[in-house]
Amino acid sequence: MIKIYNTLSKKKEEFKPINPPNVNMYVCGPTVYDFFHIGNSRSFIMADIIRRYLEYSGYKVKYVMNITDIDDKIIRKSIEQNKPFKEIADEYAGYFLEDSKKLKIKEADVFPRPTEHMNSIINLIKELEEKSFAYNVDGNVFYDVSKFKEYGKLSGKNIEDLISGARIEINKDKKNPLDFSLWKKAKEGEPYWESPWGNGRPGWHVECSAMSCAHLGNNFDIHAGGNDLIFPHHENEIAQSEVANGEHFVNYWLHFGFLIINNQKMSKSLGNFFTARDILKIYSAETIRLFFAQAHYSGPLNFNEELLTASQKGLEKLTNLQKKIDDEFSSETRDGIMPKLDFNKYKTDFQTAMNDDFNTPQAVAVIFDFVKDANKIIGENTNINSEFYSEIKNFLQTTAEGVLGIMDFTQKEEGDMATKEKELIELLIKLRQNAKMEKNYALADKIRDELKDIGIALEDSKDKTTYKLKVN
RNA sequence: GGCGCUGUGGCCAAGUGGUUUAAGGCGAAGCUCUGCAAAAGCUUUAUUCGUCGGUUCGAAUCCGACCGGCGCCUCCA
Repeated sequence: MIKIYNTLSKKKEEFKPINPPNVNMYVCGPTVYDFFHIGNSRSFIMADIIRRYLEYSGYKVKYVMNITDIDDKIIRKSIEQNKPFKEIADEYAGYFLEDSKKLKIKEADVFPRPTEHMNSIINLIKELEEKSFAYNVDGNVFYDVSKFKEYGKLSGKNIEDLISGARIEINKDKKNPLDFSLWKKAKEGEPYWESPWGNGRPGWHVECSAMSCAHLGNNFDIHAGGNDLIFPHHENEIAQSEVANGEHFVNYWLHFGFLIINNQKMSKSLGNFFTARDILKIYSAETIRLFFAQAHYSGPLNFNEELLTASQKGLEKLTNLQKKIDDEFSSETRDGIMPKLDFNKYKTDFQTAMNDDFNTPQAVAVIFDFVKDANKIIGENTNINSEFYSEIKNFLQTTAEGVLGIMDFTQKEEGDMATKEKELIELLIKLRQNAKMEKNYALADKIRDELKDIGIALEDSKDKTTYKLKVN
């Protein structure tokens, strides 16, 4: 039984899908005017892990992530660069998909874009207008927040407090400062779409309402996004969708915590961010994913390179065991003893952890415990049969690789080194072996040192010498 | 000002009433292996959970006060 902390109720609730085994899930995606940063990728990765775990648990997930391809920032960039907005949006949407793939994030079933959903959006606004929840001021259409009695139910705010807090810019067209745009009248030179209110484009919140319902229905299971979207974005989505459709909108709201740098939220406006693209040049997807999985998705998380390096070091424990497994399978199947290891216990522990509001740090701990115990057994026994290794591989493939995405059994250590280079290294290793046998340690050490200088680290073990490519 | 989150070992971070005198990772120390080294593996590493009170047979976990950090209330994952 999976439990999920629901922002709406502020409680952990048992997860009951509307139409099992189907689960409909919507995650707020990027606005494509720039590269996304590593903080954004935390949300995308944690949402991906949640999706994978639901699938692991037997659910059939329909996963939808919007790509916002029209907004103020895209327009601003298109003016700056003197390119059509569509070109900017397509360019960065492309980067987004590329980087997501590099982060081993499973593709969404649908990536809806507002510019392709204008009819749904306009119909939704019309519905709100007919129900008198929207008003038109000279081609700008606003949502009348005072009409929606439940406004604030997600964020725990109430309208009076919000008004008295009033950091909101005064807009003379609005009846109430909290009212928000549904349809924005096009200014001179801006891209526009035709509508009953004249030429313009949709407001930000309305697109998510329209697109999520278009693909997942008026009432669906899970809606996730960053903490900063709770208010006003998700609050407004509820106000729009529930009024327009007359149905309860989303059953479970999940929100992701921020990355903290030097005690501050990582954000575009503060400029204290690293793009996912740049981080990926230094750290593997597995390292980044492990780093995120080591903290619960909902809380804030400190970020700096030392911490990523710590995760990278930790990951080596997993890849070392993986290497042992790969070596085992590269030779013939072997008979031998089948040591005792309670695979089911680890599996159960993993599930228990993940069932509890996707407690990935606990799940990671189970993986590390498992690896430690497996290593111990491998170290203590010489004649282990192949089946044992296959069980180990199977466990890690379903959990560490399949759910968390912190291992990759399809990846080989040598990377894309040419065959000739590999043979050359093997040759040097052989020469060094000979030197060692002749006790010419000076030569043996020289070979090792010089290879190290060019980034190839030799490691002697009992019966053979292996090598590793060192990044730095 | 309103709402919300948060304070656990040198660092990161789970745990939210007894099975925990607190998981896991990094770091550190020791050991094994080794010509040496590296790598790897193993072992050890918090009587203590921001402070002070209270509730309880029992609290990191519940309550109160206080101190500190962060976020949202404006675009933001």
